[in-house]
Formats: sequence, C-alpha cells, structure tokens
Amino acid sequence: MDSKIFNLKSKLEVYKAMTGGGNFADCPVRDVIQGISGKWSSLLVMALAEKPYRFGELRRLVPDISQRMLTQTLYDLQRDGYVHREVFPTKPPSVEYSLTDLGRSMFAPLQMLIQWAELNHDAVREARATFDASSRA
Amino acid sequence: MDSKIFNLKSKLEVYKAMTGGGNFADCPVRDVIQGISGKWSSLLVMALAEKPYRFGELRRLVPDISQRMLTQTLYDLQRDGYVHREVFPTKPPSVEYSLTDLGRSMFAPLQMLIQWAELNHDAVREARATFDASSRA
DNA sequence: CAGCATCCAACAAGATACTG
DNA sequence: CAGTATCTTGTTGGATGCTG
Repeated sequence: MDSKIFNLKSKLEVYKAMTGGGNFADCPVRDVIQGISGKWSSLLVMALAEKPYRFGELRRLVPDISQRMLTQTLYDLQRDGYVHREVFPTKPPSVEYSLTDLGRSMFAPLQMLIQWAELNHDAVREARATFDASSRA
Repeated sequence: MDSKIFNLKSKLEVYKAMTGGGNFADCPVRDVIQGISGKWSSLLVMALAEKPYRFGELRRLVPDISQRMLTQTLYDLQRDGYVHREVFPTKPPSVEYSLTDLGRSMFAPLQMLIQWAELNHDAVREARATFDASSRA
C-alpha cells in the first residue's frame, strides 16, 4: 500500500480538494466519496475485507439488507472497481464476490473511520442527550 | 489525539463492530457513520477544520448548498457534538461555528478517506469506463 | 445577518413477485 | 442460487417567502 496516502496536507488544501477548487459540479473527491457513502457500501466492503463471499452468504451475513439493495450495491461496487465478481458455471450457478486491490486499499482509511466511530460513539450519544435536554428547556 | 484510534483490529472484528455483533437496529458504528455521511456534513467539517466561520461565510464558501441544508446540517453536527455554535449579541446578530475537540478528532480519520479519494479517483473513473464499455458489449 | 416554515421534486430504499 | 422487474414508500434536498 502506498504510504503517501497518509501524508498530511494542510487543512485548507484538503478542503479545496473536497470542493474541487471551486469546480463543484465535477469534484473528484465528492465523486469518489459518494460511491462509498451509501447505506450498505461500507458494510459490504468490510464484510468482503474478511474474505470472499457468495451472494447468499452475504445475504445471511447482513440479514437486514434487501435482495434488491444487495444486488445493486454489489453492482455499483463492482463498477467502481472495488469488487470483483466471479461466476462459477455450476448448476445452479454460484457467484463469488471479493475485494480488488483498489477495494483493499480503500478499506484501510475506511477502517480508521470505523474505529473512530467505535471509540467515540459514547461521546456522540452523550452529546445528543445533553443537546436534547437543553433544547427542551 | 488518542493513538489507539489507529491500532488495527482484525477485519472480522471491525465487521462485527459495524454490524453491532448482530444487533443491527442499534449499532454504534452505523449510528455514528450515519451522522457524518450526509451530503454536506463532511464538507462542513472540513471547512471548519481550517478555522471558525460564520453562517454567511459558510454559505459563500460552499455556494451550492441551500440555506435550508446549511442550517440543518450545522444543527445536526452541533447536536452530535462535532460543532460549537456561539451567538454574538451584536445588531444584527452574528453566529460563529467552530469544531469541538470531538469534531477535530473525527476530522483526522475523515481526512485519510478524503486523501485516499483524491489519490485514487483516476483509478475509479477508469474502472467505471472499463466496466461500462464491457457492459455495452 | 441568521435563520424558520412551507411546499415540492428527486432519489434511495423496501416489499413482493417472478426467472434462467 | 442468484438474480430481474415492478410497485410503493421514506428520506433528502431544493425553492421560495417571511421574521427577529
């Protein structure tokens, strides 16, 4: 993995990257972030980061996803190059999904965010409770 | 900042954290991620990571956000404890928004993802083009 | 200046039924 | 098994007009 991913830039530079330097319509960072900020995308990437899974296995692994959303999210992830789809011509057919190199490299920074969330969800919940309490006052 | 944020856990453990270990309805990680995965949340956090801004300044800084969404997103960020809102009783009133300590600590992993996106958006665009080309065939 | 209230369009997502 | 197709619903976000 390219270590340059974690070289810090100035905050302003990062912000400019996000806004596309004023070109808001076609901003590369927004474009990429959009693709992984769906309700199920990050979850499926994390599942596949463990090991490859078949369609039905993913369904059982994430019981609250609908078939439609599983199909569509996997399709989008495949289109963006994060996921590889391999069909085995058995009868009935089986399809295996796995992360590509690009998908694995994306998993690294994503994992940082997940871990932050895990460590700080108590603080967030407490902030919400405090905020709501003083709102009612 | 707590360095434990970046201690790697096993991929399976991270996945379990995301799914709430089977308790999908009240999963801490999903809960936190939801709050920052909105269309404007990360963008505003990045803007405020540079320095505090007033309402009107943020509007000019992000010209394609509507007033409604700016108000609402700032409200949500404040409720979750990422943003501090300070009213100066001038006439007319001015309101300054700034990141809290929690907001700043969240900005760090977020920045990693932004930088990954910036470095890899070409690969994603290429993957899309290749995929769409073979889809038409 | 910094909002709030209202209405409306667009899209994301769920439910259900059917197929190679 | 691994999808597709269709319909319906819920949420997000934008436009506009008004206020302390």
